[in-house]
Amino acid sequence: MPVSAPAPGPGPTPGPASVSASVPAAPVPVDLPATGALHGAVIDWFDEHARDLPWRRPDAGAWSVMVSEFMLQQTPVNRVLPVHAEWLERWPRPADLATESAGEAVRAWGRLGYPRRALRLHAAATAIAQQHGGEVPREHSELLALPGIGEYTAAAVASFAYGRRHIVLDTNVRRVFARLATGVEYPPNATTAAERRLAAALLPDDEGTAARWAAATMELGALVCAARSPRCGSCPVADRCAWRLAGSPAHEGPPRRGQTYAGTDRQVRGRLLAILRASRTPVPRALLDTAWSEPVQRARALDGLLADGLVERLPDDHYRLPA
DNA sequence: GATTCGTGGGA
DNA sequence: TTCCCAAGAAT
Repeated sequence: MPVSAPAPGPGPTPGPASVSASVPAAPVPVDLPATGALHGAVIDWFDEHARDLPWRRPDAGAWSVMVSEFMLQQTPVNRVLPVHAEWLERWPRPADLATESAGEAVRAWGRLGYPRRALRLHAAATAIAQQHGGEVPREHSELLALPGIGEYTAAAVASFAYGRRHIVLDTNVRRVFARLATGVEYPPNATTAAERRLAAALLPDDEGTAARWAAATMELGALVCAARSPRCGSCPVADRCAWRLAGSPAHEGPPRRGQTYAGTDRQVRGRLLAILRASRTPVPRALLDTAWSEPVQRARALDGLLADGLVERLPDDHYRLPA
């Protein structure tokens, strides 16, 4: 039997406030059959098939989890692994990173992409050192107040690092729920109130079980319920998947436009920053000019990096990563 | 709510 | 080769 989506109309309010401050008090599922069996099937699968990732090991602290979550924002696991290991060895605690310059964080970020995340992680570490006694906060609201931490990352750190009960809605979980419960191939482009309601309704009541459920549904989305070619033959809940029971209908609506990259400011920024990462000494403007031939776009990209705080301009028209 | 923000690997 | 997209956040 497929998992039923929340039905409109009156009903009991969803779980305690510990779910998340942003879960709307809204119509609630009247009947969610066999959620206990659902939890068990997914969590049992997770116990057997979960990847052995460094930030999941018993000796991994909250800082390791937090660093991994920053790096995993839009970057695949296999590319994060080596950089995460370097960071944890070099900066075992938030206070260690906080003593470094922001530029060192950007340099050590390497080619993970979206280097503003390095800046924000450095700023978050500084805030933790100065305002949280050097300990990664346990509360969702405190995590959310840190730079670079949004709704998802706050819930992920609280859940994975501290075993707290939160809805953890990343792209994997949203896709799993879209198929399993809603019966469509892909979730909406942006997270909706209906998705939060559904996730809250499916969240196990027990705190420890909820944390396992969050990790398990995410792993299921990453390994089995993949975006392109789902491996339904290996799925522990294929027999109750609404999308599959409906005949796996193709996604309706316009295809989400891919982000063309070649020729964009982002590519130019990437080239400029690669030059700056590679140099320990300030770089003359002439060297940066080799990054891109078109002068207007090149100047715009450099201005953007300066505005973002990823680059500093020195008096003699030299440039470097921020001190 | 729509845009912007990197990079690289797999189908 | 081209296209898709990968544990989002900030504006």
